[in-house]
Amino acid sequence: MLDAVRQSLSEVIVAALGELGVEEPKVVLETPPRRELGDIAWAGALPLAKALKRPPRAIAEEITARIATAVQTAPPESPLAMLAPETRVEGPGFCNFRLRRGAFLAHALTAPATAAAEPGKVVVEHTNINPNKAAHIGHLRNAVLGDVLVRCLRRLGHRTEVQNYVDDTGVQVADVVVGFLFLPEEELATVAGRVWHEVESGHGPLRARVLAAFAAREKAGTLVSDVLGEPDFDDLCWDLYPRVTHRYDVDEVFAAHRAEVLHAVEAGFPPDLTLADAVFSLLADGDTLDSRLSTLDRAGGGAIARVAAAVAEANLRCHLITMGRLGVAYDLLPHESDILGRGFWKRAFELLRASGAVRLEREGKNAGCWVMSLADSPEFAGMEDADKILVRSNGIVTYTGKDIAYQLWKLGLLRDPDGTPHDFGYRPFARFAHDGPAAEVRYGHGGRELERTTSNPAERPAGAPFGGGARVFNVIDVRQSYPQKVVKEAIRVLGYPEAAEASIHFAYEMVALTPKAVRRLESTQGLTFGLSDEDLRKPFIEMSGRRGIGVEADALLATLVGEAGKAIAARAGESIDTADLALRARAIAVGALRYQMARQSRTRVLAFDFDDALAFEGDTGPYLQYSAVRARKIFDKLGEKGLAGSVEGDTEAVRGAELPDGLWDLVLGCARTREMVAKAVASLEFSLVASHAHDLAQLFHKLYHDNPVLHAPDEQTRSLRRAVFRLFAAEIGDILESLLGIPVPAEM
RNA sequence: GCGCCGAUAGCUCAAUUGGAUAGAGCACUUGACUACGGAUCAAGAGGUUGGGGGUUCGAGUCCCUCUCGGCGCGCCA
Repeated sequence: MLDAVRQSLSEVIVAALGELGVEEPKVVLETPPRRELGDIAWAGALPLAKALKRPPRAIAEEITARIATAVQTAPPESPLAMLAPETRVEGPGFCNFRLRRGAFLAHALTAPATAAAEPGKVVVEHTNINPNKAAHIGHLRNAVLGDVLVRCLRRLGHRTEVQNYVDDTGVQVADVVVGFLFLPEEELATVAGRVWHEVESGHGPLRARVLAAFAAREKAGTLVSDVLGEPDFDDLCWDLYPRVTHRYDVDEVFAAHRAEVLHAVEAGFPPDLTLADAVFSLLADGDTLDSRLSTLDRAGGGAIARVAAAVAEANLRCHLITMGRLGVAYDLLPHESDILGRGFWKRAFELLRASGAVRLEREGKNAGCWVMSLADSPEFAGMEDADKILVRSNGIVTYTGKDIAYQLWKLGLLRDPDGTPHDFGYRPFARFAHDGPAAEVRYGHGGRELERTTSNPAERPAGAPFGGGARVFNVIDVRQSYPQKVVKEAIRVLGYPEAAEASIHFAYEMVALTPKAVRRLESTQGLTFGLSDEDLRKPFIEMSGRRGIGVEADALLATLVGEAGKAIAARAGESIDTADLALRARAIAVGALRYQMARQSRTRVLAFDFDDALAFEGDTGPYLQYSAVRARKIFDKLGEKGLAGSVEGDTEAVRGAELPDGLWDLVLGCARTREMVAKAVASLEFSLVASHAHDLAQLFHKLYHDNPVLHAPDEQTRSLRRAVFRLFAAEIGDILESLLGIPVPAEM
């Protein structure tokens, strides 16, 4: 309704300005800084003063007079009828308008939350965690921002598809495979034994025990645990990976395995090869693994690639569970192996060559490479070397090259010569349940299906086609800006300037650790990261998977759940049901975490600190959740006393009433949600939605103390307060659960 | 060197994209539950928006410049 009033009002102002001789007037309506000034403001008279050669106040007076007439003569069904007849000119020439409070509230109580469907699909790619170790808090920022973007887009009526890209054939997965196959087996067994206890009690050589446990658990489906705090495969890799990279630095022979494994991974494996068979072939004949590996590899058995696929899939499933705990769901898992296997790059390369966007360098430092020239683009002006290599001199495509192919597909522009879309095959990856907008996403059962890509286009389950977005958002941290620009430029030079503009890099700053947080990690985990005094004097310290410096997402969530549980128990006093407590603790932990990620501007480095993250009071998720719980409690109590009233009754009671300023502030605030969501999407600043929610909660908490409903002095006052809080309860619940993904617990 | 980002209260962050008196939280001081639940509220104190120029009716916001900090600028992904 607020939007409709503003729309009508701006039309009237446009018409009035036209009569004053202003050509193509642009009217921007604002909200006055203080409520006593009014509800809607127009500051446009000020900049017109010079052009019209009149004092701004005189212009404003004339405009308001015309508006007053329009309001008075507006038919009752017109949005203009929501405006109060008096308008004021204040300050140097601000026009301030007021709404008819009772009528506006009555309308807000009964208006359905409609969102007209917008044309064109939007594709959002986020999360994209390398499937070689557990998710850390930096990935949480990515997933939460991406997820909130998706929720806001859907609220605005956009059909939105969520993709989580899986780099399953890269060096980082290969590094973990190197760890399993070549790390000294005592070290490997120590790491693996912490998670796979059967390794400690088994028989035979240690490496064989570890690999056997891997295969047995993969077959049994026990690599991944959905119990928070129980270590599983991604935790094992979190330990293993830094040991591998460290060993690369000190052991040349060991380091040579990296390229061997990567080659083997790229060669792929036969689809019917089981992990157990792969492991068996790697360990067969009692030979030592190291001497057999190159032989096996040359034979093309695919055993190593099979192990890599198992590593990637198990980590991916861990990541899905981690994000599922926060209520983050996906539609599709595009795999890098399928981008290659399905020949995406081959086709994209043909298109790039045909359009002349790439050329083969004959000489110079890039001799033998296929490069894309960026020299003609102003975006890259001033660069010393404005060429980007897409195909290396050894014939292997770079990551950026693959990304161009993938982006073309996302935009629906990757087509075969006959014009048909060059598409993936698809296969179900997991079933999942998502019971409520902020509920935990649970895998393994449920009514929804998550798909993954395959290399076989004949595999095609029923359902909506993927890709082909009219707009594509890539949620990737700001350090990837340069390759993202290259991808965008490639789309442009291929002859799709509109699609290039519709390719949006949602860049956000990285998550780092405060030195205090790093020291706490070292002391609680008994580790030493070997940071210098100089490092520890910095404002923040970058996380590093290679060095093992980071906070695991699950570990943080587990700590939060534990702290929230303690807080609940302390408040509840006597014993409460443990299942109930777990549910509430989860809601509060997720609320605290998601709000912390959403409330900060995306352009600032998030220096993670445990004390900040574990705060439950003040400007935090739980503060917002408490406001929602409190509001609902009012209606519980009213219900017990038979005073709950009804929407219809309250609507009639408030229609002609005058609301005091405080209550009115809350009503108007609730009405501004859609405006804030639209601004957030336009600027990709979801701190706007977070702070909007905070503003509403704060207003409510203030009003709560002075506006008792149950003990209201009279029936009219009660229905007025009840109506306002009814509106708030619905609004805050919706903002928290549907837009921010923050669950509202039954009790706190 | 070139490019991008940041610098706002002691600390962590906002500021509706150029609007009216720069706001929250934490910490600090004081006060409020026989109450619709105190994860709350009321009050106090805390600011030359990094420095300096400029643009205009108006600048934390735009332009120039300087300082400090961070991140990019791979035949890595």
